[in-house]
Amino acid sequence: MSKKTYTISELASEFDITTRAIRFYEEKGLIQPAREGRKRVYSTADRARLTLILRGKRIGMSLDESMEIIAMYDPDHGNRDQLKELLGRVQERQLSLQTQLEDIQATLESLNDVEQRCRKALGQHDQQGEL
Amino acid sequence: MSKKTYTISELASEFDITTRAIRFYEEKGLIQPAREGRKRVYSTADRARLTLILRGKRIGMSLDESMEIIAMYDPDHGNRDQLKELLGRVQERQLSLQTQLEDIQATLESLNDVEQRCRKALGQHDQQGEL
DNA sequence: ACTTTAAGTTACGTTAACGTAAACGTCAAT
DNA sequence: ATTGACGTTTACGTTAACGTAACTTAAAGT
Repeated sequence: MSKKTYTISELASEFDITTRAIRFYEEKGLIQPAREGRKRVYSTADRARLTLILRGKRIGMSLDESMEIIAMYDPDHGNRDQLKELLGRVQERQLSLQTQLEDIQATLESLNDVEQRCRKALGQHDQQGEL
Repeated sequence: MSKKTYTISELASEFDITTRAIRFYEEKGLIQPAREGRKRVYSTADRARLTLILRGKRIGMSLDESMEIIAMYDPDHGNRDQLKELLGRVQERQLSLQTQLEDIQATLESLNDVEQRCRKALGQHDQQGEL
C-alpha cells in the first residue's frame, strides 16, 4: 500500500517543481488536497493527478486541457448525452495527439539526419559514446 | 518547381495563422523574408521554416526552441568543437522528444480506456461512426 | 524562551506569444 | 477621385503559468 499521503514539499521535490506551482494548481482547481488543520495533505489520487498534469505539460497541453482530460477519468457523466459528448471530446483529443505523435516522429527523423551529418563530419560512424 | 514565392497573406491562410504572427516570427528572427520595396516576399525556404515553427508549436516547443532546431539544419558550424556541441544538443532534443512520445502514448492509452468505457456504457461496441 | 524549519496567505512582477487598434501607403477598379 | 483590398509600422493590451517577495503562523528541536 505504498504510502497513502504526502506533504506538499515531498511532492514538490519528487516532481521537481515548486510548492508554489502545486498551490497554483490547487487555485486552478486541478487538485483538492485534504487539510490537517491548515496543512495540505495529498493522497495517492492527488499524486496521480499531478502526474497527469505534468505529463500534459510535457506534451504542450495547457492546464485547462489537462483538467479536461483528468475530468474524463471520473465517472460523473450520468446520462447518455453527456457520455456522447465526452466520447466526442475523447476522440478529438486522440486525433490531435495522433498529429502530435507524427510531428514528433518527423522532428526525430530530421534530427537523426542532422546527427548523421554531424558524425560524418566528425569522422565517427555510429558509436554510442565511448569517450 | 512549385511556386517559388509567397505573399504574407498567402502563407497566413495556408497555415491558418494571422499575418501578425508571421511578422512576429520575423521580429524574433525566425524568418527573414526578402523585400520588394517594402513588401515581404517569402521563398519556399521561408515556407519550410514556417512549417518547422508550427510543427514545433504543436508539440509544445517555444519559439526559441524551434529556432534552435532550425539552426541545427544549416551548416554554419565550421569547427570541430561547434559540431560536438551541436551533436550534444541534438541528442538532448532526441531524448526529450522520446519522453514526449512516451507521454503521448501513455495519454492515448488512457483515453482509449475512457473511450471503451464510454462505448460500453452506451451499449455500442467498436463501431466507427455509422450514424 | 528562542530559533530553525516548513507551511501558509496575499499580492505584485514577469515572460511568451501573439491580438488589436491606429494611422498610413499603394495599386487596381469603379 | 474615391473606394476597397491588401500591405506596412508602431505601440499598447492580454492571457497563461508561474516566480518572487514579504509577512505570518505553527511545530519541533535545543
